Amino acid sequence: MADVKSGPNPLFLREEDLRQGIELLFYAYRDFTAEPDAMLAKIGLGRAHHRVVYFVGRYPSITVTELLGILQITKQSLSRVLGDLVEQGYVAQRTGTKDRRQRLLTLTEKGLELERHLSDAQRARIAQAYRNAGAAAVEGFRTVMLGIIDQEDRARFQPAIPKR
Amino acid sequence: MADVKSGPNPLFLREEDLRQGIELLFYAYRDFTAEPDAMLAKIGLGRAHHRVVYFVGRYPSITVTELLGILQITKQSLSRVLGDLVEQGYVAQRTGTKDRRQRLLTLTEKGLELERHLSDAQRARIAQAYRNAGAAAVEGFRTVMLGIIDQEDRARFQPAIPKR
DNA sequence: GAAATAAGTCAACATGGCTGACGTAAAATC
DNA sequence: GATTTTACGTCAGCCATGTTGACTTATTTC
Repeated sequence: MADVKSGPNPLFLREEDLRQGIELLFYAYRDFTAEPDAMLAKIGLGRAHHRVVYFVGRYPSITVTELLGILQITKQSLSRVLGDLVEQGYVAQRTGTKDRRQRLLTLTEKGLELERHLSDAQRARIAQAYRNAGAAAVEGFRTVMLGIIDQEDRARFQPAIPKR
Repeated sequence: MADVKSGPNPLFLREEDLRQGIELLFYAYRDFTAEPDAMLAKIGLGRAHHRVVYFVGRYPSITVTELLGILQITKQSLSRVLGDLVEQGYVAQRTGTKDRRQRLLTLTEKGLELERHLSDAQRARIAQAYRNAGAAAVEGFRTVMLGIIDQEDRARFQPAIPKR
């Protein structure tokens, strides 16, 4: 039987608290993606395109391998959406100078505009939530979210190492 | 151009903070779903099955309409996965007594076991993150996540109204 | 008695994952 | 300098999960 109403355990975490955590993630992600999904549908693109546009915008000149590492999908899956984006002029590719096997990806003006448009809804949602919650809550949010993310990717959120 | 390095605005939120929020959600959800997805793949089920099993476990005797309201998918989509789960003996249906049009859904023993198994990985991840972050951070996490969720579903997280 | 609701069904389609096999160019290694 | 590894791409086919639209049945509500 699911031990739904067990008492507090020595670490202060009740079954119910954990369930709530699971559900917060489910509902937040569901609502967080709904708006961009609706916009994308109008121009014949999907969530996968959004992710690529987002991360190419985030890391200009990112390589295909790096992008695959972030998205955790196969290159065949990426190739489909990336192909669409290049074909439709959202993403530009150029050969790497240091390593000429690499294809460095950047957003075109059109791509930048799409990225801004799509992520605006998400930014607004986050901004609203942050503002209403206050700085201390935001700090707690960051800490917990980082704890949920696999160790390997936590470094992405660390402030750049100051040169000394 | 994306205003990535603009200074703090009067509400303390910088473009960079918002980007970070977006990314925290992306990575957390990606890693949060990876483990159960791998388990599900071994028994020929998918994430959609997990969601149904989860919410039927969460709300025993839930109706199909209520479940659709939570998942925000069409009944045709639900019917496929629900059909699999009933057929394979994870979920039991019985006719509502008050309203005999309804099919009330509950987990069988087998379903309870599956739910526990799948969600254990998620619970462990949350528990770990909560423990490392501390009670205050968890409170902040909850507050921000609630702010991200659409108004309509926030009530699900309110403590049951005490009878007076 | 008529209308609305809960649930199910059939058919067709799109998206975005996957595996497997294979190819090419460039870089790195022996 | 030859071999191996890496980065990237491609073709083909499959699966899971979402969609729309049309229609049915049983039951409840008005």
